[in-house]
This record gives sequence, C-alpha cells and structure tokens, in this order.
Amino acid sequence: MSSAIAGALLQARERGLLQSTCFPRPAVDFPRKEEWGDLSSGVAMVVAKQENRSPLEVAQVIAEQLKTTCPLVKTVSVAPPGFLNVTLRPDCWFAVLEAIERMGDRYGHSDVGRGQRVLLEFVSANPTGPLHMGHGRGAALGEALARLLKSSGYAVDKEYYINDAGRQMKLLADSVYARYLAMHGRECVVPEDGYHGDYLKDLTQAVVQEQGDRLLTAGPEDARRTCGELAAQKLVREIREDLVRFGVEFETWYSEASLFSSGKIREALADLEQRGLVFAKDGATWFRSSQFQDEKDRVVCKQDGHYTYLASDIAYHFDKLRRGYDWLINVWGADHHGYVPRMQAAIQAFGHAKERLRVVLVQMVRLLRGGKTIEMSKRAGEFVTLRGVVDEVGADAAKFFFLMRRSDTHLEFDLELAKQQSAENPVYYVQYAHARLVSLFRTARDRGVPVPAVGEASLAALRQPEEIRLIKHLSGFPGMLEASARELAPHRITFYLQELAGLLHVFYYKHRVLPSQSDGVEDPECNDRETFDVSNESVRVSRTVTIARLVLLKQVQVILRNGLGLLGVTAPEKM
RNA sequence: GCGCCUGUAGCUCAGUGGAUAGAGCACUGGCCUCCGGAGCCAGGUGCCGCAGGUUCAAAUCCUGCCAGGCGCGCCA
Repeated sequence: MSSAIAGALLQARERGLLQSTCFPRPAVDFPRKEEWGDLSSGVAMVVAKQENRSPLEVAQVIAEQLKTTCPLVKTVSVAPPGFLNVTLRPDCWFAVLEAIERMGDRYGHSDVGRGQRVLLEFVSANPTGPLHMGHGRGAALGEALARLLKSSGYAVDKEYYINDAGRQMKLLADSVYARYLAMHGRECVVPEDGYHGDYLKDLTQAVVQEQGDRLLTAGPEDARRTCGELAAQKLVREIREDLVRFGVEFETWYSEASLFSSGKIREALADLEQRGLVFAKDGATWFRSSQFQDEKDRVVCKQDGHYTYLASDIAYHFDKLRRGYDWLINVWGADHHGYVPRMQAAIQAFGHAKERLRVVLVQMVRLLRGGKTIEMSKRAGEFVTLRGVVDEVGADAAKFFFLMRRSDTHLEFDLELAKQQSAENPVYYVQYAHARLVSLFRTARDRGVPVPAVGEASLAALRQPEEIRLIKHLSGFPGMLEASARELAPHRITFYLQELAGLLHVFYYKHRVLPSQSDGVEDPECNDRETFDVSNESVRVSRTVTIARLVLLKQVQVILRNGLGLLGVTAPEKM
C-alpha cells in the first residue's frame, strides 16, 4: 500500500497536480478505530508542507489518484487534519486466509535473516546452586528468541556458558569440602561468604557416595579441588535437567574453565596486544577499552597473575566470532548492564562493529502468592527455584508469564494466578481458545461436516464484523513477528495471542458455526443467510456459512498454534 | 558524584512521531435446552512524573529537573 500511495503521488505530479520533485516514503499503518478504514497514512501532511498547501487539499489529490490506480482499494476518504483512510476490497482479506492455508506453520515466517548465523547465549548461571526465577525468565526469553529468530530466517545456535572458573567456584569447593569434613566428624567451618543452602547437603552426600572417606587422607588441596569439581558437575547436570523439564535445551554447553586449559585466553590477549590494545600498569595487565566507548580501561590480568572475569569473557567472545557467527546475542541480568560497553569494546577491538553483539537485559522477577510477595534471600540460600515453580504451575504457564512483559521491566509473577484455570489467567485464556477450536473440528467430523480447503469455500459469506476483525488480526501476524524479531521482544507475541483469543471467543459466542442438530435438514430459505434470534430460540446457519466459518477458524487455529509454538508453549488439543 | 533502566487508569502493564491514549485484573450488574460458560455482554477511570524545546503533529525525539531500581572492583 505504501508503494501504491507513492505511485499515486508520482502520478499526481505527472498530471501537474503536485509540484515537489521528491516525496517521502509514505508511512502506512493500521488505524486505531475501525471507522477509519483498514489502513491509513499521514503522508499528505508531510507533503503539504513542501507543497505549501493545506494538508486536506493534498490528501484529496492523493485520494483521487489512488482510487483510479490501485485495484485493491475500495474507498479512500480524507479525514482532518489530513489523514488518508483506505478501505480495501474484501477479497484482500480473503487472500489472507489462502495465504495461511498455503503456508501453514510457516505463515508469518520470513527470510530477513538470510541464513545468517546467530549465537544466542542465555541463562549461563554459575554452577553454584539450582536455577531460580530470574534464570527462568532468561531461559524462557532465550528459547522464545531462538524460535522467533529462526522463524525470521536466521540460523540460531543456543549456548550455555558455564562459569566454572574463578572465585565463586572456589567458594563452592570450600563450602562442600567443609561439609565433607564435618560429615566425617572433623572440625571445620564453612566460609562465611560461601554457600549455605540446603542443597549443599545433597551435594556433599553425593561426594561422599562417590569418594567415601578417601578424601580425608588426600592432601587438602586435592580434596578441595575434587569436592569442587564433583559438586559443579552435579549442579550442571541438575541445571540441565531443570531446563529440560522447562522445555529449554541448548546446542552447546561452553565451559569457562576450558578457556584456561586450551590457552584461548592467552591467545585472545595476544591478539589484542598485537593490535596495541593491551598495556601494563601497576603490576597488572590492562585492556585499553577506553579507546572505544567504555569509560575507562579495564584490568584483564591481576597483580597476582590471575586473569579477571573480563579476560575469559573477551576470549569467549573472540571465540564466538571465530566460530563464524554473524551476530552474537546475550541475555543478561539487568544488573550486568554496566558490563555491556566493555564487552562491545572487546568486539570492536577485534575489528568488528559493536552492533554485532546485542545484549538483551532481563529485569528481576518479583514472586507473589495470592498478591503477597515471597521474600527471597540468596545469601541464606533461601530462594524459590525454577524447578519448584515449574512443578507447581507447569512449564507452559511459567513460560507464558515470563514472556508477558517487556524483558527490561520488573515482572510480577503470581503463583496463584498462574495456576488458576480461568479467564483471569492469560495462558489458559489463549490455550482454551485453541482447545475449543480443536473440539469444534472434532464435533464437525463426528457430525459428518467436512472442513474444506479455502478454495472450495465461498468466503464472501464472511461478512459479520466479528469475522472480518478476526481476519484482519490474522493479517497482522507477520508484521507483528517481524517487529518482535527486530526488537528482540517476544512479549509482543503474548499480547497478540491474547487479542486473537479474545476476538475468537467473541465471535464464537455470537455466531454459530455448525448447523444446529435439531435443524437436521438444510433449510433452503435460509441459504446464505444467518438468523440468530435468542428470543425465538432459532439458530440457523446455511451450509455456505458453515463452510466459510470452518475455513476461517482453521486458520485461526493455525495462528494460535504458531504463536504459542514460538513462545515454547504447547497448544493443547484438550484441557 | 557519574552512567544505564523505569515512571501511562485503583493494581499489573501495552502503546513502529499521528486522529478522542488502550488491554487485562479488580469492582458492579446481566447472559448457559444446541459447536467446550476455562466463555460472553454492559457499566468509568487518566495534568501519559514535572518543566521547557524540536515538529503541521510528541506518551513517543532533545534538554533540564523529580521519584524509584540497578550499576560504577586488580569480584563474578
């Protein structure tokens, strides 16, 4: 339509109705109100300025041209202060149904990614404890982003970066070792800044099971290391299980420790050194990140000779780039936002545009039960685990809730609401819409009513406003996905689906699809016409209307399934 | 002190520079002999944090304030 209006503008100039030599690309969008037509544009107001004429006048000129040039247009009207409101011919809408049937599960998919490779890194929690709600939000988001980007033509790999090196791991090892000693009646203290959660017991138990009391005789350093390694292994295994149960799996699990052993950190830093971006000061080694947009330089190797976390991260991202990824996307907790500039500096240091790395920040989750906040204290090891939540409300509800808000805003997650099986619960509202349709088609089959292909139906029978609204909303699916992918914002999908489900329920309440059973034989009198009169208790639908509606609803079902699928949420046949 | 994020209806939140700013929840009252009532309908609410600016047009862009959150380590 945008190009149609552009064409109208050019034609108007050719005919001497407009003077300008160049026109802006006409912006077209869906008007807020139905009375304003199907599409609208404000170009006239921009053009009016350069033409030095009133917007209404210019709009009028464009409208005239558009009517004659564009066959899709049914009517064009002009509204103050200068909007063009276009109403399309009904066939345009019916074409949407054909497209959905033709494309099926791929409707709305695109090729904007052109097969470019994306490495999507998310969750990446330290293996020092079970996953909690914040990780769950990141997991749901990452999974949805992966599916969304794949649907947009990107080749996506999901990766979990295991932070199995550094201080936190040392503390874990200390904590487990201390408990191990305690379990064998030796005196010991769990370090104050170590880990104290109940899960430490299980970890220690596992170490005992595997090693017995062998570690008592080993040197303390070896024993400590063994404790740490075994604990971390077990935790990674459990994290992986939790994620599988949540419906999230990764292509690769990348170990930070491996960056040390493989020499990749040294390599990456050597590369930076060659580029003159590393220098020594105060006995430490620094990365000259201020040369890019970072506010100051950063230490990569401490005075004591150990690498900093940044060093591993630089090496890790260097490695990602070397593996041939065109785009790197990281899902991080919002408390790491200050880290973004220095990571982008690293990307630039290796000679790439900083846009190559996009970081999606995820804000905290506030957990409620029946409106009351559940306090969590990570220090005391008391927090609600992802596993606990998934067990309680189910993976579907949990994912949907995590994805209902923009990722960079705080999220309220009410466990009672997520469990509720009613219209107040958005997940059920949407899933119910799908199950309801499945059930409808089941009934249709049982009654011997065929569900034909789009081509076999007389779609012109779809004239009720509720039907047209449904079709229009279906037509918005591809655009919504495109925006969602561009902005890395899958919450748009949840809103879209709630709206679609709402439109369906309204339609379904108001109109019949299958002929009433008592109606038995088709009534020739009501051919091509629907009567719905509650007071008379007569409900009749012609065969033509039944078929057209079944065809329409089939496509609604496809979109509900596709949309839920992109969120990683199931579309149940029955509930 | 500096930086980032957020400020929209009673609550939780949508809102690619466009028209009279929306949804869900909560509240009140209705609607099931027939395709799933896990549903539908009807009721009202806003100095879009404040003040300037850019624009034909600002919740949206710019500047300055105010409030809340987060960050500002040779921690990860």
